[in-house]
This record gives sequence, C-alpha cells and structure tokens, in this order.
Amino acid sequence: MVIEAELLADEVGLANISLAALAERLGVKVPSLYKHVDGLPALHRLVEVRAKSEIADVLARATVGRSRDDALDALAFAYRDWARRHPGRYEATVTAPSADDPSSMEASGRAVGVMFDALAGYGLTGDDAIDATRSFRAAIHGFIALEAVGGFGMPRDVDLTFRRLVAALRLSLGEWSRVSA
Amino acid sequence: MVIEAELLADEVGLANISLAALAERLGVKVPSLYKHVDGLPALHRLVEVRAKSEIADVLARATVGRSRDDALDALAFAYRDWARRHPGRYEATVTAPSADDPSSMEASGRAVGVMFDALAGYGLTGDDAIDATRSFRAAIHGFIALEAVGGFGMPRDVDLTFRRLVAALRLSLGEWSRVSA
DNA sequence: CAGCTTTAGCTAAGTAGATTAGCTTTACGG
DNA sequence: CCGTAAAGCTAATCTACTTAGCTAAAGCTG
Repeated sequence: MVIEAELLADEVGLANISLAALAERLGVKVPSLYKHVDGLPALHRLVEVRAKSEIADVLARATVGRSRDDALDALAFAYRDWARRHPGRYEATVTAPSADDPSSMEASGRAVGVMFDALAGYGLTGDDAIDATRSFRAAIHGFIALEAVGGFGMPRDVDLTFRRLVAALRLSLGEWSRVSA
Repeated sequence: MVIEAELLADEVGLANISLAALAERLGVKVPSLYKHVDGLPALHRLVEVRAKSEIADVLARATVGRSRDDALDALAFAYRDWARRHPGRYEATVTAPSADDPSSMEASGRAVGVMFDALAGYGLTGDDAIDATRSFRAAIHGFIALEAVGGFGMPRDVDLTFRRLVAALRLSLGEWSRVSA
C-alpha cells in the first residue's frame, strides 16, 4: 500500500497525494485505508522514512570502493538520478526528521552519514567536514529542486550545467581548508 | 488582502494558507474573499508574482554599485536574509512561472536577470554565464531550503557554514572558465 | 470440525475547507 | 434623489479526511 502511495507521489507530487486517489488506485473505499495506515499525516511519515532509507542505500551503493573526486562524482550523479526518477519520494527526503520518531531520525541520519563519510575522504574533519557536507547537500538539492519545478528556463542543456556544478564542487572541496569565510 | 495572505504564508508556510484562516484574520466570512480574489489558486499566483517581484527588487538594491566578489557576496547574503525573514514568500518565489501569465513570466525573469547581470561582472558570457547563474541559484536556494526545513541538525553554527559556501562560490566563479566537466 | 479471533473490507455520518448563487447594504457620482 | 458598483452576507454544494460500528472471510485452536 505504501508502495502505491509512493508511485502516486512520484506521479502527482508529494503534496498532492490524497487518500481518495490512493483508494481509487487500490480499488478500495477510502475508509478501508485506515486499516493500514493511521491517516494522511501518518502516510506522509511512512513515505518519508522509506524514502530517506532508500536514498541512503542508493548513495551508499554508489560510493562503495570510491574516494575523493571519484566518490563525489558518484554521489552527485546517483543523487540527482534517483531524484529525477522518483520526484515524489525525493520531496519526502527533504523533510525535517520528526524528533519524536526514532525511525525517522535514524533514516535521516543514515542518508547524511553516507555523504559525510564520502566527503571525509577528502581528509576533512570536524567543522570542515560539517561545512562541506552541508554545502554539498545544499548545492545538489538546490539544483534538483529548481530543475524539478522547471526553474531552468534558459536554452542550455541542464545535464551540462549539472556536470559543471559538480566540477565546481570538486574544485572547492579539493581545497576546502583554504575556503574560508 | 494579499498583504495579509503574505503575512499568513510567512507564519504557517505557503502550502498551509487557507481561505478560512485568511478570512478569520481579516474579520470577514470566507465567501467575501471571492470579491477580491478568484479562489485559492489565484491567491497563490498573486503571492507568487508579488514575491518574485519583491525579491528581484531586494537583489537589485543589494548589488547596485558592486561588482565581482563584492556583488556576489551582497547577492548571496541579501538573498538568504530576505528568505529567512519571509519564508512563505520565499517558497512562493520557487515556483515555475505560469507560461500563460505574462506578469509571472516577467517577475521570474527579472529576479533571474539580476543574478545573471551580477555574475556577468565576472566576465562570463553565453553558456558560461548560464551555468554560473544556475549553479549560484542552486547552491543558495538549496541552502535556504534545507535550513528552512531544519535540515541542518549537526552542532555547528549555520551562519558560518553559509559564509563558507559563499566563499566556495567565489572561488569557483572566479575561475569558472576553468571549471569544466 | 466448531468456535473464536484477527483482518480487511464496507456503509453511514460528521467535520472542514473551497466554491457558487443570490441577497443586502453602503457609498458615491450624476 | 437615484442608480450602480463594491463588499459584505447566508445558504447550499462539493470534495476530502476521519470515526464508529457492522460484516465476511481467513486462520488458528482446542
């Protein structure tokens, strides 16, 4: 059932999933859904946790055996790729973890952890590593988000811009300790 | 009335504004709102266009008389600053322009135009300039968005990370032509 | 096997928000 | 003074979410 909700989210956007549409797809009446999930907010939480966990797996798989620039590239391209193939689920990954839900916290932490570890391969530690992780995430997420809403209107191949952005990140992270405010 | 909708959006999030809440604030019954705006989607469009126009003004004002690194810094800090002070309106700026609405197209174009012009000060033209603008926007937007959802959980001053991100952008844009995929 | 229990469906009913239709009041210009 | 436009209102409809309580089937359990 969550599976169908995820497919629906990918098709219509996370914010537009409704129990009505989900029930229709499953060939079931709306109230029956309450036997499986505790209302719309709970469904959102389910999708959120599963999506975070899924992207953590994807990123982890993409970076095994790689380091530095190689790991950075793999991370960036796997990230965008997954986001484009699963837009609704991707939206769900960009959500504050519910502090009261341990599974949510765990899933959030794991996804960030993969990035953190990959970037640690640049020899970054402490605040440097945190800043690098945050900046990497920000750049990639921003790109994905703007691309998803059709924010890149100018006549220029978006894939090429993305490669350029990743190259810029490589450059910056390569001399991160010299990148100071 | 749009003003009140904007304040409401800033308080509860763009997605959570409702005609019911807006009417309550204005001390008016819900159907009365239809004398001023043609339904909830139309209200969203109004807020969107005004927000885009407002941020274009803010960015333009921030960059007058500045160039290169100086302009980049001013742009980045003004951007984040405005976004933090007006979270709901900021969300509204990150919306595909409705191709059928000229005012929306105009407002979108103006905001991007300011950034484009500021970055053109680095001597960038053509695809270089487009890539630079897109990358800059992506990085800043991603940071703002993650910050807004509470995505930066680690114990590290977020302001400092932002300064670092801007420094990285300065570095990359400074040698943008050498940043190739 | 008979009976109990769990599961997963259902209908009915209530609530909230958006929307439309149509009425009333008020202010203002001619 | 009168007509009209602006801005409010109530009543009613629609869609979506939610809860309560019923029922049938499947699966144990003695």
